[in-house]
Amino acid sequence: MTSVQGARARARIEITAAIKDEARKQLAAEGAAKLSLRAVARELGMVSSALYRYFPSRDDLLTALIVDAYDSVGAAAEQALAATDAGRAPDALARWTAVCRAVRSWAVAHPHEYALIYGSPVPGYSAPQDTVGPASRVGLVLITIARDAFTTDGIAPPPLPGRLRPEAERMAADFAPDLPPALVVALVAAWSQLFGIISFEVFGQFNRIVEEGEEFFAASAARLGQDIGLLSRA
Amino acid sequence: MTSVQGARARARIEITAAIKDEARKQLAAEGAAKLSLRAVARELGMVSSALYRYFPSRDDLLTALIVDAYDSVGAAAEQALAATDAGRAPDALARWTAVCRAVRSWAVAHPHEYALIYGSPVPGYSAPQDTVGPASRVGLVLITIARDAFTTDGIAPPPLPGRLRPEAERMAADFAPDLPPALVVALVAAWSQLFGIISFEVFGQFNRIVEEGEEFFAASAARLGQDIGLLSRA
DNA sequence: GTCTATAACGAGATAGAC
DNA sequence: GTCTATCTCGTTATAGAC
Repeated sequence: MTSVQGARARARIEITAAIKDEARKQLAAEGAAKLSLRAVARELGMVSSALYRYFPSRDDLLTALIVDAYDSVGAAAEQALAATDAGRAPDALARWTAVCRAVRSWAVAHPHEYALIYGSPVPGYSAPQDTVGPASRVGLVLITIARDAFTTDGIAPPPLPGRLRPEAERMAADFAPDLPPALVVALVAAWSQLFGIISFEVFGQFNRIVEEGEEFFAASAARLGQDIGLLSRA
Repeated sequence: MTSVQGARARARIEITAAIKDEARKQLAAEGAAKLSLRAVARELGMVSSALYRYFPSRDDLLTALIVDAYDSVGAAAEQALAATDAGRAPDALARWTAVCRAVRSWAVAHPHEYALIYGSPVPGYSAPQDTVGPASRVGLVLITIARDAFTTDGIAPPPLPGRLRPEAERMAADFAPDLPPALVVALVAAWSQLFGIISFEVFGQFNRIVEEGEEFFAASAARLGQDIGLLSRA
């Protein structure tokens, strides 16, 4: 009985994975807007209605791909931090740049999944609540690095313009009450700027402009880290 | 005869504009990937084959929309600079932030056209050479501001990592031989980071995180300007 | 209960004959 | 330019295999 259930569950997991793999192929070929359940089913030798046992609608399949992508890049960021920490206690700037480079490497290696989560929104699709957790994993890693640097080194955040103080205090209260509002604002800005560099590279805006993408990115990411106050070995 | 030709030419211009307007509506509703000549024709009460007199292919229509979008945001940037200079000679940082804010305002007001040029690439479409000129207008405005600040104030660019020197010299030689390579690299980085903040706002990544988008952006853009060495009134 | 297959719907795209 | 026949799509209802 358990073995039957186990076999069924295994089959279900395998088929679910096969559907997502095929959907990812189509993502690369046609884009998220044209992702088609029927085409996925056809390619898998199934009939379209059978897919509804696994994904109740096309949008749910899209959501699964989005969650997978966020989890994939989030795991890459978390692993990069863990790997950096695995040696001896590295300085804050080294942790920051290691994570940034891991995110860029993931993006370059998975451009279509990157476009799915950090590119133009898919018309007619609105992300459900399920995506919020996975979507915040990279940001949480960056917050962790800043928090550690603040509590151990007492890093000084950049100055905060007066007009932005209410917004800064709200942001800090919302998701990092233990950090100075100025640091939270700087962190959010650095976070978005980081993905600006990555998007320009992945989406081709750097064509004929930046050729050594990895070197250029590493230097820019290090500057971003310094700008929020992260220190290298004193 | 000239009047007939004039009328014909006028009609052609009007119809071309109507086609592009309708195509922009579809861009908003369905996204660039699903832009369809037939749907545009139907909405205009024309037959699809008639559209080919104005745009030889779907990709050519797409190219026209892309060129228009680049020209639109480029003109916004240029006008913002001219308007800032129209008063008394403003400082470099004021010129920079004025242009940045104009670009953001344009993006927020035209999210779908913004997505067309700065979002995920359209699958199967590759931009022809015609887009290169319009695409560089915003960048040229930023270069102008940096050049003026360098020649009049002699601003000091941020340090350049040694590994990046060959790339920096190539970049400077390519499109700003009169500027220090370190400044060119910093400028390109700031340029991409600028659009990182804008993309996060326009594409919804700031949902539930940044609420005062304009204030947040203005402060971040000012910091970007300072980071490349721009000075406010001494 | 879990799954797949058949058939159908309404909407839209596409190709070609005229 | 028009019309028509034939595709695709997402989705549902239904029936039967395991």
